[in-house]
Amino acid sequence: MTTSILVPVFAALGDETRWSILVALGEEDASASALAGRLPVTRQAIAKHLAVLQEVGLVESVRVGRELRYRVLGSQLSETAKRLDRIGAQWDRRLAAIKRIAEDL
Amino acid sequence: MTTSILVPVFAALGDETRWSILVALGEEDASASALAGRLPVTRQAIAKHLAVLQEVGLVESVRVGRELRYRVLGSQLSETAKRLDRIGAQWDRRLAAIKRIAEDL
DNA sequence: GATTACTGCAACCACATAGTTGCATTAACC
DNA sequence: GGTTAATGCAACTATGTGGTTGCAGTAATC
Repeated sequence: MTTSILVPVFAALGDETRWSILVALGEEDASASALAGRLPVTRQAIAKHLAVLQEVGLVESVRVGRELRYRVLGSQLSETAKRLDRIGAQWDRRLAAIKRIAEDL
Repeated sequence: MTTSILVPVFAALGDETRWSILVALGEEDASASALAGRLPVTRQAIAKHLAVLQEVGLVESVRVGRELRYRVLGSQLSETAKRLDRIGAQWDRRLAAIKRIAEDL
């Protein structure tokens, strides 16, 4: 169970502003400056958030002319979801087993 | 897309110690004191973490005699995983659409 | 009923981080 | 080539939070 790699991803997802950024990027790719126009925080704050998101593989960047355009990576989210589901199912199996034993008494 | 409810769950999952607690509880139900015996943090720290986890529905507690025993809830994890996967798939669909358009040119 | 073992609460500390402002830099575009 | 509009970097602030210690409360157990 390789949870250690997952934790930073969750930490990245555990912030409202970062979700706003992800949702905005989910609609269309954008630069930090462009995002700053839509969100109630400065460009620099957004740049920091994008660095965090890129670090854990939730976004990637591409240079387009003089701007750095960011793109959201749904695959990383789906991958994380799969692992989560597996762990959750495992825990539920144990619970079910306990209930079964209790009923057998 | 109701992400607002998800964010606190991810924030809760974005901490190594809390994962240690969840993993320990995944093996068997335990009280804060019992967990303190296994993990390198004090009981009080663990109690705070359990409060956070309970707040977002990742664990529940049951009184057993004079101890408060905690149990991990895999269902909440699976539910979160489902939502994550849906969002990730949506983002990937958009990306795929863009690629399709690019190839059509 | 006294002891024991657990939980609950409060104050406090240190560090991380979300946010800001300000300035330097770099690359398009006219 | 100068202007403009983007990014990059640094310093600083404030707040949140993970962690601690210490003590009070409470409920089993002998």
